[in-house]
Amino acid sequence: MNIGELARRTGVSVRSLRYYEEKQLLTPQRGENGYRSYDPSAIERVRAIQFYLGLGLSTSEILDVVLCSEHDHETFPCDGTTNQAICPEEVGFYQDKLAEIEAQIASLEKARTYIKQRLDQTRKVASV
Amino acid sequence: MNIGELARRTGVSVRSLRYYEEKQLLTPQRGENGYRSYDPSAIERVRAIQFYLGLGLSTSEILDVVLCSEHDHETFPCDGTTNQAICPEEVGFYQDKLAEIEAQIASLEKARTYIKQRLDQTRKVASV
DNA sequence: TTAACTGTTACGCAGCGTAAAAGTGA
DNA sequence: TTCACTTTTACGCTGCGTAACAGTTA
Repeated sequence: MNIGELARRTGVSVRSLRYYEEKQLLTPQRGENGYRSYDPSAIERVRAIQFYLGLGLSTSEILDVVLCSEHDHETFPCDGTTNQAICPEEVGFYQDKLAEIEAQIASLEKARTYIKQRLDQTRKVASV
Repeated sequence: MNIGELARRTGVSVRSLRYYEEKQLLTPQRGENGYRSYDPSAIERVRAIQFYLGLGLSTSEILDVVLCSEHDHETFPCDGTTNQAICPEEVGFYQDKLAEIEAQIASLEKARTYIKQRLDQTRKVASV
């Protein structure tokens, strides 16, 4: 499978796929012509990458923690539908991530409250 | 007031102050030696910039919408403690921002839920 | 030949951190 | 002189978008 087809089948841009490769999240073979050649498993791999990026993990974190082949337990691929245990080394990491996420939520909720207030203020003024 | 003092008094880095100037959010005078010279009002101006950045506005949005001197109404400086009406032109903008923020919150809440589940799974496995 | 795909290289964005090389002021 | 402060210039980071220029393939 060439890069274009993988892009179509995952909905991820060609640019992103090359970027993931640069970050070593994907390691396609190369044909005689130099074209990247992906095997079908790359599809779920890409979906997993997207999923973890959506969780707020950076590419290097995905590489270090999630792909962690050295831990030798099947955490990857993961599309969010199957939940499985995290290896002990990752527990602290996920706890930190959780704290980060909750801090971000708190910050955004403050912003939301403030903007709502201003919009309300504006409505009052407009109706007077 | 030189840039270093403004940095100390606002808690904002010198680099950030220069960046705000590059983005035209600050326009200090220049001394004979070429040093930037800020008047005291710059302090609250910087605080306001930080506040709006915290709301998720970009520097250009802050310049366009918040500083909007062309609207000729006192929206700046604003530190979040004083609520005042938004001019009509800005209402749509803030509504969009609000929608953005709520989408981000929803996304982060999904991430939070997922991570919590995985941590829970791990606890179960560990206790079995 | 042409059109569609692929390759590499590289600049742009946002909000800075950080370092380099050089002038200024007490 | 030295030390702290200032200046400008510029590269790095993150996850790509978007060319540009060139080879490949149907």
